[in-house]
Amino acid sequence: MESERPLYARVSDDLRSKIRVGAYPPGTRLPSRPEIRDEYGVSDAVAKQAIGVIIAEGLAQARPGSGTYVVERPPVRKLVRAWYGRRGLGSPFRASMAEQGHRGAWAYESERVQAPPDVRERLALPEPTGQPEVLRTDYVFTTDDRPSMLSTSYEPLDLTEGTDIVIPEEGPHAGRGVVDRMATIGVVIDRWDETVGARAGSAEECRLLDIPLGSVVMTITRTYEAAGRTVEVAFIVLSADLFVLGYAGEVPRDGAG
Amino acid sequence: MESERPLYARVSDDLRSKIRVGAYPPGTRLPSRPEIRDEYGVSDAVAKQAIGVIIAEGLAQARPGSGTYVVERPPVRKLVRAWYGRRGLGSPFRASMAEQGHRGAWAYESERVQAPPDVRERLALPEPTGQPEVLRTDYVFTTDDRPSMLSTSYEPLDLTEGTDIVIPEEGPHAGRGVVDRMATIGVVIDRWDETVGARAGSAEECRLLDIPLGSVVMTITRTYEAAGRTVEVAFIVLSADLFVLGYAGEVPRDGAG
DNA sequence: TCGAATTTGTGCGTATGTATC
DNA sequence: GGATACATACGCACAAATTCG
Repeated sequence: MESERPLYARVSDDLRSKIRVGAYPPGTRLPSRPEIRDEYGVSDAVAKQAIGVIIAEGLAQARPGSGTYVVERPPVRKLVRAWYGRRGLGSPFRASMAEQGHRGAWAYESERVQAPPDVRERLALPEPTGQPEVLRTDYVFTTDDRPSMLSTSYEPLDLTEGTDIVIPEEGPHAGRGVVDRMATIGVVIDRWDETVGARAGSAEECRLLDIPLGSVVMTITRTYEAAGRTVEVAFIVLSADLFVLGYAGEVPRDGAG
Repeated sequence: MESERPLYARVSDDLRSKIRVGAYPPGTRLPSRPEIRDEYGVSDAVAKQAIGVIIAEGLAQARPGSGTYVVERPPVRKLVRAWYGRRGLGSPFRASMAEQGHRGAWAYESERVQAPPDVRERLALPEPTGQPEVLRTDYVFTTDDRPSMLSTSYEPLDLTEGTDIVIPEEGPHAGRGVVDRMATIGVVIDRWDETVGARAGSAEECRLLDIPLGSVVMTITRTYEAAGRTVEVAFIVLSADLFVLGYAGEVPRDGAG
């Protein structure tokens, strides 16, 4: 004997499939709780629970006093993070956006600070001295005037202090990306490393990104190396609804490595 | 007047903070619904809703007849997807797991099928003939005996039919990864491409991965190319709680590209 | 501008089924 | 078998937000 699927699940299954096939297109209102009660012949609690499942799956959003609406999914944009034989890592966001015909812009705030422990470790900084050792820059990137990506970057001041690139977004080389900027002071970045994760966004992140509470975000921890030394760390957060990340490369020949 | 936080939310807030500070360590049982009723002086419905919030956040899991238990968070594992100057792409899962001292295993099921539209496009297949054109293989990978990753791969039969690698996990080259297997029939894979996204897992995915409903998953769409032709497509799903993905490479010299 | 109707959010009480211990 | 605990389900009530005449 197969166990019967719960009543609320059968209702939510029906709603879900109707959304998928387009019977309830994006932006339209789902049946209200009383309507579901009548249409399916179920109790108010079951109607509520069924809608709750749909909302939890991110297929719809409730607007108190108005109704529950099928979400309008903005088209996903591909953010190319790495590809072979081509120079683009210096500012992937700006390059990718421009390539896809979107207006990319950003706001920033730079500050000299002491490095938090995880940054200290990655940048291989010596024991804390009480003095600021890194320049932290917080970015909010926008695409077509909507916030799309957060980034916090750290650069060691012993490399950049006193040069005209110490503040990434000021001076003659503003907006050119880490790789190009560092090159102007003789620091040749030759390796990159990105660690990609995903989780539910924090309240603060969802607010800054202007996405619903609990939305899924992707996180990227990026480091740049020059001659074996890590010269930049960045913590990047972006909405998983708006972006996918692209990585590509060559498969090494058999003997290599 | 600030609006009062809902009753159930105050209860779930309290439970959450107690979990975070270690008052309820991983593996311990949370108070039962009747206990919550008494301790907080709320109704059964509120107790149930509060626990539901905690479960939905993935902090606890319910075991009917026994109780609701704080989840034991396994440490996050890094899945290295690409790194420079080293051969590892053939079977990233198996290589990564072995390197970190975990037991990796997998179950599979292969079937000759007609290609779905998105696969047809990526593999550049001609118009459908009604005959099976691709071999689909569904994998469930396990790490230390727990399911950790799902993968569905498609390989065009016109390349592999009649060879001893037509079924990836059978024959003399079983378990050796796409790159190595294809090499034995003269197909030299020279490029890879991965598109990474994230979202809430579907009910089916969460069931197969044995993670709470609504857990965040990462998705990877991977393609392998040999001499300009895409010879494999794989759709990979893994729990974002269990894994991060690692990509690394060289920054091209200035003139390149 | 106001108020009535609608809709979601929250909350209470109760009952039955089923899994665990 | 009995006690406990969660899952499902019904019915009801009121508050808050929205909509619309």
